[in-house]
Amino acid sequence: MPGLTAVDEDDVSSARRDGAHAAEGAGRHLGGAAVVPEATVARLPQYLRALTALAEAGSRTVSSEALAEAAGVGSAKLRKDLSHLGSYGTRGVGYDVAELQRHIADRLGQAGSWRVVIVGVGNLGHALAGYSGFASRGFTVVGLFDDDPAVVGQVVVGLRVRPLDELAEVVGGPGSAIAVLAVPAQHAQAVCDRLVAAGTRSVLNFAPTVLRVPDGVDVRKVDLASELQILAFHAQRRAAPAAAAPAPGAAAPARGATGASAGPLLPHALRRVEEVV
Amino acid sequence: MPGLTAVDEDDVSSARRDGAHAAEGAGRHLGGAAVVPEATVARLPQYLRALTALAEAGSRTVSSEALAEAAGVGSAKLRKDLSHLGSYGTRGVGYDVAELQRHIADRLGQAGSWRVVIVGVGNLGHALAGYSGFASRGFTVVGLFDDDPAVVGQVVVGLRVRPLDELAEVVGGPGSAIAVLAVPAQHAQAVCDRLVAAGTRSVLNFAPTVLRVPDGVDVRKVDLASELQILAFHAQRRAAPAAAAPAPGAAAPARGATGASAGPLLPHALRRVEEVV
DNA sequence: ACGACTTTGTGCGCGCGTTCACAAACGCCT
DNA sequence: AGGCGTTTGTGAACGCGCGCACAAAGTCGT
Repeated sequence: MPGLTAVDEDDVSSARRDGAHAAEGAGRHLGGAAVVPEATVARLPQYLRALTALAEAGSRTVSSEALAEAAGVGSAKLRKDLSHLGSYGTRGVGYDVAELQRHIADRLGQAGSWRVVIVGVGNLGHALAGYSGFASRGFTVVGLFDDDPAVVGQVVVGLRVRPLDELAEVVGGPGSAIAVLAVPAQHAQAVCDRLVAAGTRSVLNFAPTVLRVPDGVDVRKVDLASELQILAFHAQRRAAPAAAAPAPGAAAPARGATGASAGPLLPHALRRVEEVV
Repeated sequence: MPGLTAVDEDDVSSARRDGAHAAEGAGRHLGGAAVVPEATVARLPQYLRALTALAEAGSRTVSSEALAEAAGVGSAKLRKDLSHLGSYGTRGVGYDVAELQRHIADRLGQAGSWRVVIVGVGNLGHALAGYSGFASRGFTVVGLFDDDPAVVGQVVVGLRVRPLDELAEVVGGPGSAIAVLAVPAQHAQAVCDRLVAAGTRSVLNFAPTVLRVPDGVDVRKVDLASELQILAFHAQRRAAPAAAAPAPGAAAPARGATGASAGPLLPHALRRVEEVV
């Protein structure tokens, strides 16, 4: 496995990888498809992406070997994953690209475009609002929210930034939207509470904090700094095979003869500390 | 476990959850601390954050129970994790906050500030460059790179955006920097190859693509759209307990009587498709 | 100084996920 | 039509990580 990429690790996890999903009901097997392991669910998006690429390339069918190669996993793992969704392959031939693509997309709820609200519009939230990858995967940003008077009312990607009081108008109702949390860590829990109170059942949290939510609410965490720290751990491990705690690898000297960037690094004054996430 | 947050997922990945770390040498146990499980490594940043918060709150010592509560994990898991780093606790008392904080920080290489380069400065890359969470965790952005003539030369957070040709000047050398990949998916592999050629050993990839790297290079992936898709999977599962594939929950109608945002949703024209990541 | 209480560190069992290996199923060629 | 090669689907073994429960170890009170 060395030398290859993988899902979060997360692992994910890692991460995965360490999902906290409610593990709902037991394991009925009605219809044919039943409980899908969390680890498998985490890989479905990758399979779907690989299938989309194959479809655009003109492939009609794929073998598990080829699809696994494209998705960066082992073929056995892929077959077992797909077997949890049902038997959509033909022995001796492989999988029908379009059919499998449709089935996975259905499972991921990509059929009906999901509504997404972004809470916290500053730096990261702003970037996420303009992220084209969301729209191309069936997600529609229908609301931007923030309580900072400096950004409320501002139009970002065609949407007016609204105060958090108006959350219920968009989030509430039957088809509750998925919420993306991109607020400072200190306010993350409070804002999350308001989201849940407004009816949100799915939250993607970018704030480096542990969120407490009632049962039935699904939270996934994306921690940018942690990812870097995990990389740093392995990098340090590579650099220091023997000694206890020497120089990690980039102490103070040798910052490269760049020239232009030799000036002030990271002028913090531009943004208040911990402003966004 | 329902109703609680978790890593990554890690996930979890990761996630993972599902790290692709080279698993290097076997498991020597020199000095006292040996091989640290990947799942444990993924949690160290969370522990460190909790410890920092406790230190600022004035706590001198913490019990595993209290620290676990703050980090959102079980106390037994936390104790076992810490035991992999060595015995830094006192029975009957708990852990010395400052001491444990220092030890974990050392393990994560936070002692010497790590150099980070961001490749791909548009939308997301721009936001990451200004992300204050990096600096506060010991990471210093020392270079911004892009090959788009429209952004090269531009000054973003005090750093001039430079062409990819100058990568080796910053990345190369002994203390190789960590690279953050925020380029369009089509170019991710090519840019990654150039990074590796320049000496990069650690890459944080935001592009939704499988990266092939030689052994010894560590890659972690952050896939924003996938996270949303995983949430969508569970949300759909909640909404459709019986039927095969009905309406996921937000088909076409009822988009909420927002008013201001009823206009054009996500004006793609603002940015070319798949522009950033 | 000694006993009782508190908390760490860990040995053990369990369940999930991954991998191997193979039988069943399908197309194709003769 | 029938055999042959190919590929899926899955049973079983393996390994990792998690949680329980307890002994070791230290502190505090008397």
